[in-house]
Amino acid sequence: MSSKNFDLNDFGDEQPAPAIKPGGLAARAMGQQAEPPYLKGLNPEQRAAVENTDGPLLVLAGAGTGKTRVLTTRLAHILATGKAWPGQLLAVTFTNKAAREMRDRIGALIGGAVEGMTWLGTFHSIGVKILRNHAELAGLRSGFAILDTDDQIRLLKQLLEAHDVDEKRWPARQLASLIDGWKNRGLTPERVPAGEAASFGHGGLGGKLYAEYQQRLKVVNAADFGDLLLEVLRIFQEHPDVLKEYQRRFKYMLVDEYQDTNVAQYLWLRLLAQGHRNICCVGDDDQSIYGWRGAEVDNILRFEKDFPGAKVIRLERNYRSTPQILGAASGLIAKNESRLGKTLHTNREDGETVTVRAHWDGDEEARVIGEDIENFQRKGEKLNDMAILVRASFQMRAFEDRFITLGVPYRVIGGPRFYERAEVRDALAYLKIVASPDNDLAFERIINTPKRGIGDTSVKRMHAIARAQGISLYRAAEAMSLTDELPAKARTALRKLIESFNRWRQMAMGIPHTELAEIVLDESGYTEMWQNDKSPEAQGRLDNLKELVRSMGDFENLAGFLEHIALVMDVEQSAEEDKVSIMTMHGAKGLEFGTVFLPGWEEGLFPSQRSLDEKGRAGLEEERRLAYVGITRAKRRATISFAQNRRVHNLWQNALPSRFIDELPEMHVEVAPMATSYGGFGLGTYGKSRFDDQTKPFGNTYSTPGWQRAQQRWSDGKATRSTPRFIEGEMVARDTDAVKYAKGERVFHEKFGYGVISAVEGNKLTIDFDKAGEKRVIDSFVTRA
DNA sequence: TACACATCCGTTTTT
DNA sequence: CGGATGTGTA
Repeated sequence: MSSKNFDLNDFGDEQPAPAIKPGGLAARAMGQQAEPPYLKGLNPEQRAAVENTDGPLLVLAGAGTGKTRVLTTRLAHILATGKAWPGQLLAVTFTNKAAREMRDRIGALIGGAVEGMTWLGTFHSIGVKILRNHAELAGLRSGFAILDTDDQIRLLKQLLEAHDVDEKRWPARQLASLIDGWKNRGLTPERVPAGEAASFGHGGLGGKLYAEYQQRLKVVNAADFGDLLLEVLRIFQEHPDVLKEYQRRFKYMLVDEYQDTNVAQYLWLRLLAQGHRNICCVGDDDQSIYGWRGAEVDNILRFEKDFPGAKVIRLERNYRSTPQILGAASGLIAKNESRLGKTLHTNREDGETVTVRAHWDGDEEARVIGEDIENFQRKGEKLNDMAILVRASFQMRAFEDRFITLGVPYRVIGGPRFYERAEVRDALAYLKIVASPDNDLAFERIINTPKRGIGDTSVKRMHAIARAQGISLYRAAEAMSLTDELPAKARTALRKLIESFNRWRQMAMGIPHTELAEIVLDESGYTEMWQNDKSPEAQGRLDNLKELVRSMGDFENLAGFLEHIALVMDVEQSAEEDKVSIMTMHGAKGLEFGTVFLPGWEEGLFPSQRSLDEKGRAGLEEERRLAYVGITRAKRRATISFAQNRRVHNLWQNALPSRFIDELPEMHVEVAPMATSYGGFGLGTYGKSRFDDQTKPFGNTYSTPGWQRAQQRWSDGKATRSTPRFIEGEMVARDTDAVKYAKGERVFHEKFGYGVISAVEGNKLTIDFDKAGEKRVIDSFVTRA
């Protein structure tokens, strides 16, 4: 334990802590009257959740009820009253982002003492920490590698190949999710029910492959994400002495997003909580939206049975949304049967009703939302405070396209993640081998990247040697680079590679790790490979490599950096510029925006057909919770919309409005007329129509001749896109002093790649892209090629 | 080995 | 349609 803990123990006597009045703390600890300042402003329920520190406690925190505040204040309170030192608190979150936020906020409350909170983190980061301390009990050595999903799949592919399993019929991905599922449920290979073990490949290999996979992991000294929980759980179960040690250590436990815990996590917590029994779980059964990846809502529904004598506190005062938004969301979620039941209320009285809007098709939906956004922006609202929340990521494109045309800055949250990009993973593989040569998966990844003439056959031979002699692939390669088992070309290349690694490893001692990274990327020919690549992404990849090296600078050494990225696959996005957010409803959990758009509420899309097919009523309820999460993200304004026609896989489909729309309580909802129908438009929510000069020759019923004609044409698949003419005068003037482009110039666009300008109108360019075809974009989105 | 062509498939996602 | 992945050919 660090000396920080002792500092904290002292505080209250003489050393003032930054945010908390030491006198108050001391007084509190001694049971006197003075009120610690951090309790100010909490409502009675919140306060109870903070002050009920001992014994099991479940806090049911509805959306927008100040959950994070309660969580952080509670931890601060435990520390401030001297009940525990920072190192004796276990605080678990699901995401790194949540962990970071909690750490920051506690830091703001109690100052430097957070430094001592070594056990605040995600389930996985805490799992690694424990597993590194007891690796040998799990058949690993302490420097074990952590595999990400990609590595996992590659390992499984090798196994499948060895068993002659047809990867077409039985994809490695599917096996991976099967195994993940078992791990989520806390099942080691021996414990997988026989019926399920027989569920994969010819002759029911599932269980067998799982067992072999686990063995392989030990051989290559690696753990996958599931193991970070499962192996720790196994250690706890099989080594009571170790379990006791942690039970003693963790005097107070706090779990965020309890509704998202899976069985393994639940068992893990329950074992630990048998020590001091001071476990506080915070969650909201109505926001459980991760059932499809193993979360068990049951954990939260069963809490009082699992922890006899548990207190339950409900936080039902909402500080986020208007009564209308809250009413709409509550009315909807009330249709769910399996829930603990909460009634959110607010003291606010102002607010617009939730708008429901019908659109002719998806393009119109995107167009109208784009216009709304421009209008709000003109009124002075920040784009950062607006979001479009979709059910599935393919829906994002329509909005991106539209915003590119309009020149509305946007950010997509949940795209391909930084550390998952191929070039970043390649670069990391090089560095990992410098740090630990025996990382077979990393070595295999780059042995022929860039191409150096070491083909599959050579690699297979190395594998054979490695296996036969029980050594790592790298060692086998090292040996073979000196014999004549390989063709001359491959052997020379291999020798050169091995020599390079030896050289780099020598250097690693003497130079900063960022410099080492640059040298490795340079000398390995990896950077050059991308420099010679002429695809539109190449430049971006080179930029990513630069960014990677830069981000390494934030860490003291290579090992620290590698450990960090193994667990944190994402890199934080800057929120500096003012941009509209486009993300999935899943990705939006825990966030809030002034204005929220919820497009695509159509049967089959939302609720998603697949959810319904696979999970039936439970699936529907989870979708409904997702809808609830979506609506409750909004502070002041929520607009739900659906399109009557949608192009799915390039086929036009006639869509029905989502059943969730019917379930919204009428009193909180206003149905806006179709923007394109005759009459009545413009009276919806915000002022005058912007579409006077373009209407469609049919109303919003399903039976007009126009509708039927249009439908007929669309089903024939030769419909013209219903994109309206752009209304010049309404364009927001932007980038007036931007660089001017001329017809015929070759330009680069970060989304569409390279293209040639075919027309210029003011700041709007029409560009014929090599890959993406013809698009209209604003010139500021483009650079000269 | 590299590129062209074919084929398949189309939720949600964290660690 | 479009991307990801795989097969086939030069």
